[in-house]
Amino acid sequence: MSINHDDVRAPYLQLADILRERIAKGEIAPGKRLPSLMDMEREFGLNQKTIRKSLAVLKDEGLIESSPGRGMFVKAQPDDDRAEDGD
Amino acid sequence: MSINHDDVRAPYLQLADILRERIAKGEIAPGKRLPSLMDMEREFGLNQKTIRKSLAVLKDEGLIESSPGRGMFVKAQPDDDRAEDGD
DNA sequence: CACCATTTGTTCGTATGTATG
DNA sequence: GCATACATACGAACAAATGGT
Repeated sequence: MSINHDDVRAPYLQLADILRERIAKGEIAPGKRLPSLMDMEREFGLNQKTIRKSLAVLKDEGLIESSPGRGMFVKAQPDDDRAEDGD
Repeated sequence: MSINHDDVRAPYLQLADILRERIAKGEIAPGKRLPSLMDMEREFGLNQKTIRKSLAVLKDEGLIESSPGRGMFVKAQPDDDRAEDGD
């Protein structure tokens, strides 16, 4: 998956989409850390600001949470029916 | 109990949690000495500074007190219901 | 007294990561 | 992309207090 700059959709929305899908698929499981901003800069060829904008969307959706100095983490989803009571 | 570096919670908060629980359970009774910084370094695999930060939290909460050259001690808790005022 | 081992206290630096401009 | 600020974690060194010999 990558960003298409010719797409109608803004890059930050495309990225939000990509990440949302990875989370939905469990590729990044709840409680796990997302790649760092620098990593995503490299991976998607986007500006840090653009990436932060994407993350803001996901944060707003309650999908992820940030832990200053540690990273961005996938929150346990309410409609996630695996391991509700622990692992 | 151990520290999970992939957790959203910062290690120093995890450690503070662990120690708080040990104290609450009476595993480290009031007046007793906590393990030394070096001991905790070994036990939890954390840097001495990180451990100090945890202890600073507990000190701030009034759970423990430090005695330079001697160690860290569990303070008698105000809400400790033994012989508070046994008439 | 001096010496040493142990333990806490303090300060310097380095690296990573988030937040903001 | 960069600069700044802040939070977190690790490393190393030195100081000061304590206790035992």
